[in-house]
Amino acid sequence: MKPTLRAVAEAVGVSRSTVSNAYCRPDQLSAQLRQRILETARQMGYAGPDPTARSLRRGFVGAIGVLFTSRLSYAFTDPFAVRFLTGVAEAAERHDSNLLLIPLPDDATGARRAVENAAVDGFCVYCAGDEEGILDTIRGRGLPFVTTSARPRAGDLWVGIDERSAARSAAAHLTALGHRKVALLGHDVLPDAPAGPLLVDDVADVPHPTTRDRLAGFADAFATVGVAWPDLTVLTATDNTRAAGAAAVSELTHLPEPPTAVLACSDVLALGALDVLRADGGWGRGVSVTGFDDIAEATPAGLTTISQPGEAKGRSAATLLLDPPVDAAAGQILLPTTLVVRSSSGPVPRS
Amino acid sequence: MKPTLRAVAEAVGVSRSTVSNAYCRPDQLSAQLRQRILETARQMGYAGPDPTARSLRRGFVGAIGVLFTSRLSYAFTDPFAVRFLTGVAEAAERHDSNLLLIPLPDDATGARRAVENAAVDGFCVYCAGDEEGILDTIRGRGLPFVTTSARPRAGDLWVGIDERSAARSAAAHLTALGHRKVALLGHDVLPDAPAGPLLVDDVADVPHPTTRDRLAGFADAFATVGVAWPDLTVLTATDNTRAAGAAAVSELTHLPEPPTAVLACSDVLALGALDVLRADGGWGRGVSVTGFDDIAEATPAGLTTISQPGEAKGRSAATLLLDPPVDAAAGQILLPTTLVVRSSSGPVPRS
DNA sequence: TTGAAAGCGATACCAC
DNA sequence: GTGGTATCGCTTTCAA
Repeated sequence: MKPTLRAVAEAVGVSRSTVSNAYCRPDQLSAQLRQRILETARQMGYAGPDPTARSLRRGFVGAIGVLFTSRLSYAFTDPFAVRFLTGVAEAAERHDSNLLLIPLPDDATGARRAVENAAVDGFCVYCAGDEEGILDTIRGRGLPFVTTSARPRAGDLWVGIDERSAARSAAAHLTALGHRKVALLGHDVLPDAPAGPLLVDDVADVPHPTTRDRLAGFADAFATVGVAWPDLTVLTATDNTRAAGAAAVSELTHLPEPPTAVLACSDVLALGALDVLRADGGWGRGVSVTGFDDIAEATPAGLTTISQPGEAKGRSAATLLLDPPVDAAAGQILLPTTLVVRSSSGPVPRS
Repeated sequence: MKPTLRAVAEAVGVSRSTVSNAYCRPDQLSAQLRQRILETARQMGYAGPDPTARSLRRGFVGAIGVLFTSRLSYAFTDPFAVRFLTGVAEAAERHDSNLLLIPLPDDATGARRAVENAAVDGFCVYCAGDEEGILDTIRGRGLPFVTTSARPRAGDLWVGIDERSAARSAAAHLTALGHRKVALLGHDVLPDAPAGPLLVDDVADVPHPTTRDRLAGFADAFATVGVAWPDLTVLTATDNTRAAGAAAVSELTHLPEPPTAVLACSDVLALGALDVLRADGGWGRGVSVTGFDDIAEATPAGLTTISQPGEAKGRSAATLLLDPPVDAAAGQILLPTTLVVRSSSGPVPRS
């Protein structure tokens, strides 16, 4: 049985408060008595106040929760998520806060339970599927939170980018190069759809908010050159992974009239697309590809993409949470993005 | 003020136990009463039992802590650490446990406090500097832990590789290719040393256990061809980062008789070395480089390296912690490594 | 300076 | 099936 603070108090012959003070309020007792207490505690094998009990009493935990959709192990698979996490970690450290990584089960009930059971002081919601349901659960707990993906309600803490206009700029780059017949590639485009080409009547039908915004941005640019939504091929990948991107794009070869460019909703998917297209000696070679995020691998791969500040996003999110601005307007941070043109995009090949 | 379980009990007109049962022991009351309780709770805005209070009472938290040396944000910078973490996350998920990431401050006192204040059920110690001090603190708390780097005490949970013989195999590969004058590259080789060539009298002086073992393994192989320890150039990098590796290696150019090969203690450092050497048109081109870990970037870079199963390491570590084997012998898992030869290593250039 | 007492919010055993 | 009661381990006024 581990000794408790109480046991130490009895051993030394002082009250519990005094022992407590010895640990967290050294100025409340004589250095001498404090020494005696600490010494006895050590001899008894008392490791200091129990963190859980302390949290209960003090009313805060000293940790913030980062909520991830789908399996947590995926989080580390996506380099952009890792960058985001790096930023969060950095800010958390500065505020002496730990990071609790919380994977959200796919089912709504499981997700709610995960949120309800997490011992944290606040949540950082990274790309949640059922964002609204989750936010409601968090609100129910009365804890602060910051979101990154969905459009926030007024008053909510938020940090993000203008997904739609960023996507638009990537697409505009391609329309300027003459591309008209293109494929859009995202994951979770429609629930339960098999990988490959998809019929999507309306962008608004796409449930995942980030994917929806990016697809809408792509469509915006093509609309201005007369290519309307239904004429765009939409590909869906089963996951946001390189392999899934490759798998989805390989379906294109079956098409009678393959596109001249692929616009992906993430770099990971785009790199998967490049894997397939570059392996294809003929047709694939000429196809332009654009990504989104500008992860480290994008540079050596020569991937044209949208660059967004991943670490800063994470850092801002955690800072917002741990050190909330008094001014509500300062609670929503819009980060800049830039189009980075590399070798993966070029003019439509003459054939 | 958030409503408590007690308030709900009063509102419904039942005892606290009954409300508690409604949440965690549905079979202990009529479905009807349970419904009534849950409904009232929802109306009152009660989000369910407080996780902290529950943990205190139940005696366990539902989270394991992963301890990292130095700044937590570094953890995500090292691809091998990310792989390890992925494995840990995977196993934790399977056991319905969350992951608390804990950065260890550099000072011993801060590190101890971090360990003492973490609300977790056990620790996974990833590459700690003052490993022994930290393990003692953990033992003081009476919590289980698993280590990955240092040689474990009998009875301790451990998962790792044979660092020394793995390093030996990389070095043997180079001696077979005729290399005799080489540089060893590690980080934290000697405390407070500036980046660059270093005088190390004895491998045993290197404080960081993993670095020490790997350097010793390198030395082993060279000893068998008559190159004794003091004739090996030892380079130290300030961090385990690509940039630091590059910085350390660039010091080599100043040497009167530059080495024909660089043996790095990690892939990250090795890639940094390659950055410098490949940029150098003349001498650098012919220098062989080997790494350690076999991270994803090693493949495209053509880096010869030691491959170790990162995800499996993490997975085993977490599993050991969450589902301890009854048999003590099963508590120490030795993982296999292999030498992967790629283009970064070759015969000594004739000059 | 020190100590007594009142919780923090919940759970679990054991009678009823 | 339901409720009383003790307790988890600590912090924090407030009075002595």
